[in-house]
Amino acid sequence: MPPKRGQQLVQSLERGLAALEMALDGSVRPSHVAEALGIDRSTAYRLLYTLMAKGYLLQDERTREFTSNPAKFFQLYGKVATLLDWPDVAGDFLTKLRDESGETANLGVRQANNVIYIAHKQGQAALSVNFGLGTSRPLHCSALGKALLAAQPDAVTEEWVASAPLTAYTTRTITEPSLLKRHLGTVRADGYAVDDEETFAGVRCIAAPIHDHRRQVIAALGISGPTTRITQEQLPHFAQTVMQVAAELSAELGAPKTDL
Amino acid sequence: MPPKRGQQLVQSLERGLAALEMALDGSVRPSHVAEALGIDRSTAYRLLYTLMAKGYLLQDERTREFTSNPAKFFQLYGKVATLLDWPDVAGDFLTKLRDESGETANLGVRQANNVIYIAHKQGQAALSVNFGLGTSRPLHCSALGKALLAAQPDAVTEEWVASAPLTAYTTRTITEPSLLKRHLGTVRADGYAVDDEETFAGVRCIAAPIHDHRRQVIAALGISGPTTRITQEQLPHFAQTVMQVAAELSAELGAPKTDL
DNA sequence: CGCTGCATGTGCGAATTACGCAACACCAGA
DNA sequence: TCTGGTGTTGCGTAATTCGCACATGCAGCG
Repeated sequence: MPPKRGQQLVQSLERGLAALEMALDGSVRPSHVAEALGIDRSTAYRLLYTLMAKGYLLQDERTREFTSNPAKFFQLYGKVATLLDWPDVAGDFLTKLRDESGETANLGVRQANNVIYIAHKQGQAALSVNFGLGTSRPLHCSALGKALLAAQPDAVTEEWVASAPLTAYTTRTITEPSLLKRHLGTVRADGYAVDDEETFAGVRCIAAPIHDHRRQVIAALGISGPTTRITQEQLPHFAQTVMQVAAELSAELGAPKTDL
Repeated sequence: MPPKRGQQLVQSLERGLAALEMALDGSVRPSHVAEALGIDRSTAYRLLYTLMAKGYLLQDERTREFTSNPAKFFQLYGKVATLLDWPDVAGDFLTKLRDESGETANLGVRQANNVIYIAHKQGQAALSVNFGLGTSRPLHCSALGKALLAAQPDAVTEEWVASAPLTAYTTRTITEPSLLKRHLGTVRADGYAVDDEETFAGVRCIAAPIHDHRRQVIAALGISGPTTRITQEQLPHFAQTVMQVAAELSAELGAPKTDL
């Protein structure tokens, strides 16, 4: 193994980013950040002040609290979104999937140990699932996440399963590494993943991977709905629909055809 | 150079954020960042590496280039957006404004010397204006920007007008501080702002401020269209529509009623 | 094929930079 | 008024970061 790569993290930048992310979860004050990061109040203040000077945070004149500056983040996101405008590219496919299934259609990508919902079309039924855009769910208990996990090489999956925190969210969440590994094997064989009330009781999700022109899995597409409509009997039928639309989206992105 | 004591800014964090923003405009390499920021390549590399370790950037395995990680920024934006979901809150009003005017409706907030477009509904005519979401325009030559500027106290406006760079984009852009100051006075008196081909030739925009429950101006709402449809004669009529919908949106946000 | 030019990535010593301490101003509540 | 807490700033120190130098890899070319 070549010499260790990555012992060269810049501490101030690390701490600054940590402070920034704290501020995104709500307003923060220097004393809070200092305690959370184990640093001095003055250091925390200077980090927050720098973030404010650069436009990432705002400071309330009266309470002195630092809060995130939504406009800045919209600007940042606007820049990266133009590079690959998922909502635009996938919008028609999400709509089609929603209309054919009658349920909320989601598109997500992986970010560390989570899947991030980057586009969706909400179902029109009175009772339909609504994940907020930009929110995240753990990989191991969401259909999108499992579809993404199953696409990896075996060795990577094995290592991840062994080291990831498999938190339980419902009684059905798979928390046993060996079980999850076998489960992901069947996901790969089937071509689709199911979240059977593993994140929220009463909600089933089905997802399939999206490939790009190099056959890399770059996202996952799926539907979410109440167990009363996505029943065990109809699950294979829904899965066919999901895989069909996923294949069409992959094709739109230039993926080579694969046999189902 | 002797150590600067006057600055409260954390240099490493400043540089790191600068490197991050460079990466948002396209893929960057250490040598590129080093040259732009006037620092050593190794320093630039460590900043980029730290940003990658924290999930903000990705590095291409082959080309070694650093690029932004869209998923991360979607996640960050998702967190701040939930605080006040503009597209959701304003969506209906934008649609109404678009339908009543027939032109593209925009919603923007201030970010430093720019206005950021955070929501819009594009007009359905064959020729209609399309500002990308998340893009920015200077305050002094956009209708949204002038509506935001005019809402400030006189002293703040005066200082800003004197110090801001009033870049000309067309021959009609107001670049003279004293003229702009007087112009903003009429904007405040009228209750709406007009961009009369000051940013793009052939495009007129009309905007009005949005107030929150504390009567603070937090955003601006407006329309943009070709001068062939938004004519000088019809301008007051369009302005009435814009102000009407802006007042409705303000009311939705809990603003106290004001007489037009 | 070796040479050259240019890039990324890393070890290391010097010293700039950021850190923590301490102090001050301010506020809220007792 | 006093007390405990917070935000904010000055300052000396030492830890952190920086830039230099070098190893390594790659692409073009004579």
